[in-house]
Amino acid sequence: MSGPPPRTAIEPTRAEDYAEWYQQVVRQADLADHAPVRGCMIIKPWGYALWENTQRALDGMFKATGHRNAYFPLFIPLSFLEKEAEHVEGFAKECAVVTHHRLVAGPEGGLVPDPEARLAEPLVVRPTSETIIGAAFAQWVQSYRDLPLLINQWANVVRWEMRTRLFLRTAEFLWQEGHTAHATEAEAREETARMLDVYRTFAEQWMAMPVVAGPKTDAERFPGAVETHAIEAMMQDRKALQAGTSHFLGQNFARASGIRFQAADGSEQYAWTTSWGVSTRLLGALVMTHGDDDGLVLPPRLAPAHVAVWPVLRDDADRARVLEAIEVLARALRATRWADRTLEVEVDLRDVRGPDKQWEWIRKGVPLRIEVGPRDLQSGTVGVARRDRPHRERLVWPLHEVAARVGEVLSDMQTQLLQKALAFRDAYTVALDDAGELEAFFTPRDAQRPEIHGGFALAHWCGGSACEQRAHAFKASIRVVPVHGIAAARAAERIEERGRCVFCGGPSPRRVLFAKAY
RNA sequence: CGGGGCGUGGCGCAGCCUGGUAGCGCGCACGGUUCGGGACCGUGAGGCCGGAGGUUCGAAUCCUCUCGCCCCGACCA
Repeated sequence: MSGPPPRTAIEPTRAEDYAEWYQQVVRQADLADHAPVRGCMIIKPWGYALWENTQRALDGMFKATGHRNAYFPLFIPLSFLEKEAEHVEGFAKECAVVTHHRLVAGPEGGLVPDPEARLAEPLVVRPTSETIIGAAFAQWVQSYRDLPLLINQWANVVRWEMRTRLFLRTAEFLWQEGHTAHATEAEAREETARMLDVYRTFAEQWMAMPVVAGPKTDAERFPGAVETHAIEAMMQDRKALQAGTSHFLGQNFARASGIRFQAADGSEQYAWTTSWGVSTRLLGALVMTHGDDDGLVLPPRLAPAHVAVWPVLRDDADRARVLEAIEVLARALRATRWADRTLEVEVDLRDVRGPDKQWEWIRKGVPLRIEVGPRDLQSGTVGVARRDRPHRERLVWPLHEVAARVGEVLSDMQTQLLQKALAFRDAYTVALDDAGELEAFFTPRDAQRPEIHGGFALAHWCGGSACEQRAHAFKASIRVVPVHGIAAARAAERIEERGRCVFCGGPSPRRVLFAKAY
């Protein structure tokens, strides 16, 4: 056992340079490109198909929980944003603002905004829509009989971020934002929890991505919210990624927007509202949860195509027979249902060498690869390659049984990916009992070129913001006060035990989750 | 927004210090040999050297400004 390490399709590898590996996977899997505009991206068909599948799954879950889609304007009057004090403060620093409605020839050529066409009130390109949807809700809601109001919109938003990364943090991104109004606090809190649970289910069942779900600390709250809940996932560099949020907004936005209703007893009351969202950031999470040194690895339920098939053609004599066999195979696969959908098949007939096709589909993460050549027709069998197995490994199946067998394998892959990600997270989740241990856990050996280190640390915290801040010294923060999803970790049983704050020694009712975060 | 790095054919890079109008590998096109495999040989296409000013007889190379990307930090629903 010696010699050079096997060549990988992605260079550098995760261990060599995780950040660069991520960039390379996004590009080589053909998910997205940088756009000519700073911080913006072009989502390419393979990446956009992932988003469409995400939308389809989530949209179904939103509908199933009683929500309806609507669409609100991209532009928000500046005065709307000013209505909720904390909200303004949270978003003012990163707003794109529209001030003119016409261009004219400039003094030195080109076009400039026409000074005569300045808007009376500047419009903000929505960073989120609480305020403008709140204004609509105020009109829609009169009586308790109008509640609950359960609305979702699929939209783009703009946040002028200082530092951007494809999918993870872009200036413009795609998302869904749910906005609901309720007659009682309890109902709104229930909604907040319900939608967080929808996100958790989606992450686990569709993305095969284990998440920890629970409330954020005050410091990490959405501007204007009473309480923010989130799902957090561990990426392969062991950092936490916030993958979805659900906010209990109390009556803050109802007061700001005047969402009032007459209750059954005749009294006038402010509604209780919530908002919740996930974005194209999920695709970044997908890359960093399952990707390997050969590129993307897609969970079958979200994959734009479940199977890639291509012919091995040696001479013209075989050609017609092989292509015919592929045609038959593809037809059978496309008639097969799996996970509530018919299978998507990419038949790759491009005039490209077999190995090149193979590696392209590996990089793109397609779950199953099948090559069909003359020899297969002779034997009546084909080799089926799983993306989650070494690239030379093959399942050998009778050709006519492929369609009948793929479902089982796809289901197995879906399960295995979740199990593998869960095992990874558990392996790097620890319970720690003093500040020194915590700091050591989050400190790389090589400060110059930090290796992959750290993970999730469950530690006691008194609840004070000063102590919370102490973790910032070694770049960790409290991600979530765990409620759900960490049950499998060896350290899990220690979450609910009482203890002493690792920083000040004050009493702590339970452990919280510390991690470095995206 | 502060510190650092980088922008040269589709991708990865060399050339820049010591100015003289562009080179390598991969990819691409064509021909041939191979052929269940990340092949090989030959021929060829493709670059206003991120952009704008400036210095100079002459700028990818020097100076100024600007745009973008990456890393670290601050910030981040």
